[in-house]
Amino acid sequence: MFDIDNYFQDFMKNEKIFKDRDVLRPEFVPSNIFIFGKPGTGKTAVVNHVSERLNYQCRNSCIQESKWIFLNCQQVNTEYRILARICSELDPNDPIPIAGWPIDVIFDKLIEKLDSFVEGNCFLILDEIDILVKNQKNSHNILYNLARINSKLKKAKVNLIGISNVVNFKSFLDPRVLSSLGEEEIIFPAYNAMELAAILQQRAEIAFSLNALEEDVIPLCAALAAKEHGDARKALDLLRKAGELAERRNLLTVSNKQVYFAHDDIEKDKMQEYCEALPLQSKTILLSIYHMQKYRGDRTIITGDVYNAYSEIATMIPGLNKLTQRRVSELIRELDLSGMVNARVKSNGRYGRTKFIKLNIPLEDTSKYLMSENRLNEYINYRPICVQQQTTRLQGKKYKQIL
DNA sequence: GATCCACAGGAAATTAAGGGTC
DNA sequence: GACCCTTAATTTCCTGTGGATC
Repeated sequence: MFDIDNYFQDFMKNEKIFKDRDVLRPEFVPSNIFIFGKPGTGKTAVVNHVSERLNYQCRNSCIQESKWIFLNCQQVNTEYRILARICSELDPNDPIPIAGWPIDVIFDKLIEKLDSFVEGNCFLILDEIDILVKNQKNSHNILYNLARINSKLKKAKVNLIGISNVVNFKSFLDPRVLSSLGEEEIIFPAYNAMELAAILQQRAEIAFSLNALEEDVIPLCAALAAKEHGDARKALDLLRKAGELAERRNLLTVSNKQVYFAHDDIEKDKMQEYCEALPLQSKTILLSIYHMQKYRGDRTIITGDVYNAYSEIATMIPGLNKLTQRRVSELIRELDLSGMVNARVKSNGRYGRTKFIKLNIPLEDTSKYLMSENRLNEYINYRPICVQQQTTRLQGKKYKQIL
């Protein structure tokens, strides 16, 4: 098995092929790395572990420790915030305000702080870097500038480590960024059932009492997780949830039955959690789809129908501005991506091209989730006027009902 | 084959909010 | 206080789509 501590020690002892490999690079930069892999395959955990062990070995060998800065691009997701956060991590006594400064001023400040506070290498870990690239038009600027920042530094050296859940993430990158950033790449494959079982076994020995798990519980959790996603975090969640269910029912052992119950519960919990966290506008759109499906049964629901119902309800809710159809269409797409609704674009000939929408979760569950929003409570049983019409469109011309 | 419908969805513009400098 | 910065949400404008109908 690979031992990271031995690797570092051997590396320090052995005769080296390179005297100074940096000389062969433009601007003498250390390698930047991309790490790819599906969620829960241990990418972030490995980087954390390597950072700890590397600094431990540096301390033992009396070598200057490296500075490691971890940023999750889901939370720190703009050019300004990334630069500001790095500056604040380097010098907590002189934080950059959360807004107000021009980008170039913060970038100059960052260079100054890197040279003042970092003696050797500084590793910048951009976790979920794909989110930054997808959401920010000018994300290429910051990646390009960070990748080439070494040319402006006098003392410090910056190494970028990008971590992404999207394997084809590089295809979204500007070629200039790619050539500066994508020097080395490591791919983490999804765990298979045997690997997941080994991880679960290791954790279960610590988490559960002796003989608390029936023999086939861990293989079943591992098999379900491997079949669906290969995500170790989710496999551990499944095992924990199964244990909690057994505990709640005062059982002495966890059996397969609890694993299957836990599996169903996790799916429901996920939907409920997502629904409760939605902004009021999205909840109102979901409520409109709920009404259309409840009162129209199997008849097709299209964007125009949902917008009519939404418009009716939105004007009744105090403090809620009515959005445009363009925005509502976008929010329907987000609900589709979340799995709460199914919205497929289809052409209906001379009746136009639109989204055909239906709820992906049972009506009673949708109603339960929406009831948690006080401002929508009184509209759960409301019947929008537009659902009583036999025409698809109410505004402008009328057309026959799409079947 | 041309026309038509009801949007889809990309891109740019606008607005509001939070903060800075001078 | 005027003016500058950024971000996020939303609107406006526009072109594209694709299959039924003419």
